Amino acid sequence: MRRLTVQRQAILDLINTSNRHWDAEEISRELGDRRESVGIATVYRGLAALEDVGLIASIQLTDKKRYERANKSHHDHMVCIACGVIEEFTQNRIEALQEDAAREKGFIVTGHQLLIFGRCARCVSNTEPGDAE
Amino acid sequence: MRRLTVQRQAILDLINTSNRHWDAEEISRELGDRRESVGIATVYRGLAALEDVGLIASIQLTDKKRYERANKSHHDHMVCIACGVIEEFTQNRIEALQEDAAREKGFIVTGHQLLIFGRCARCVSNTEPGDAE
DNA sequence: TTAAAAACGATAATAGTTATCATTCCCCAT
DNA sequence: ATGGGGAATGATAACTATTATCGTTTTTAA
Repeated sequence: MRRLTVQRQAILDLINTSNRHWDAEEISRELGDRRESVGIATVYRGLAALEDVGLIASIQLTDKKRYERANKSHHDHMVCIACGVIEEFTQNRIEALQEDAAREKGFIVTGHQLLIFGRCARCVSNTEPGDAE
Repeated sequence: MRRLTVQRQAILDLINTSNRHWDAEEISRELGDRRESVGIATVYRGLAALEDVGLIASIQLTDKKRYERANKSHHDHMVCIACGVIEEFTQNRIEALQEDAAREKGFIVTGHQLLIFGRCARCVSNTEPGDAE
C-alpha cells in the first residue's frame, strides 16, 4: 500500500472503532449508510492493502473472509453454527504445540488458522428444553 | 444418502485407493481419464453424500474443499504455501486444549479446523541459497 | 410390472472475489 | 504553480467454486 486514502481511512476507522468481524459487503453497506460510500471493489482492495501492512487482521471462514482490528493480542476464533456469533480465545499452549508439530515435519510456519465450530452458550440454552430445531 | 450408485462407488474407490486430498474438479477429470466419466454436479452431490455418511472426510481450504479417505485417525493439516502439498499431523494435546477453551466460553464443540500454513521441507531447501523467489 | 423415489447430467444461477479500464487523484520534479 | 506519472477509484465484466433447476434415467419396492 502506498497511499492511505480517505476511502481506506474510512474502512480502517470503521474496523478500529468496533469489535466486530466485518465482511466486505457489510463494510460497503455501513459506509454507504454513513454517507461515505465506497465502491465494493475499492473496499476489497482497501482491505487487502490494510491487511498487507498489518493495520487490520482477517479470518477466513468457510465461505468468506472477515476483517477485524489488528491491535489485539494473538487469538483464535470460535464460531457458533446456529447464530454465527464469533468469539475469540487464546491458548498459548496450542501455539507452541503447533510449532512442535511443524518442526517435526520440517515445516517453516508462516501462519495458522484455528476455527472451532459449535453452539454458543446462548444458543445452547435457547434450544435446551427439547427444542426440535 | 440412500443409494451407493456406480458413480459414487467410483468416487469412493478413487479416494480410498489414494492418499491424496482431492478437489471436485480433479476427481471429475481423473474419472474421465479412466473412462468412467461422471458429471461434475454428480461429483459434488456424491462427495457431499459420501461425507455425510462418514465414508470420506474433507478439509476446507481457503478457496475450496478437498476430500480424503475417512479411515484414518483424527489429524489436522499443514499446507505448503509454495507447492501446495498437504501434510497431516496429530496432536492430541491440541484437541484437549480446544475443548478447554470452548468449555470456558460455554461453547458446545461440534467440530474444528486447524490449518497450519508454511513452507514444506522440500520448498525450504529448494529456495535456501539466497534464492530470490 | 409399474409407480414413486433417487440420482444423473447438462447447464443456469449464485456468492464471493478479482480483473479490466477509463477516469481521477496526488505527489514530486521542474 | 504545474504538469507528468504512478496509484487509487468505481463501475462493471469476468472468474471460481459450488448449488439449484429440470427433464431424463435408474433403482427400489410393492
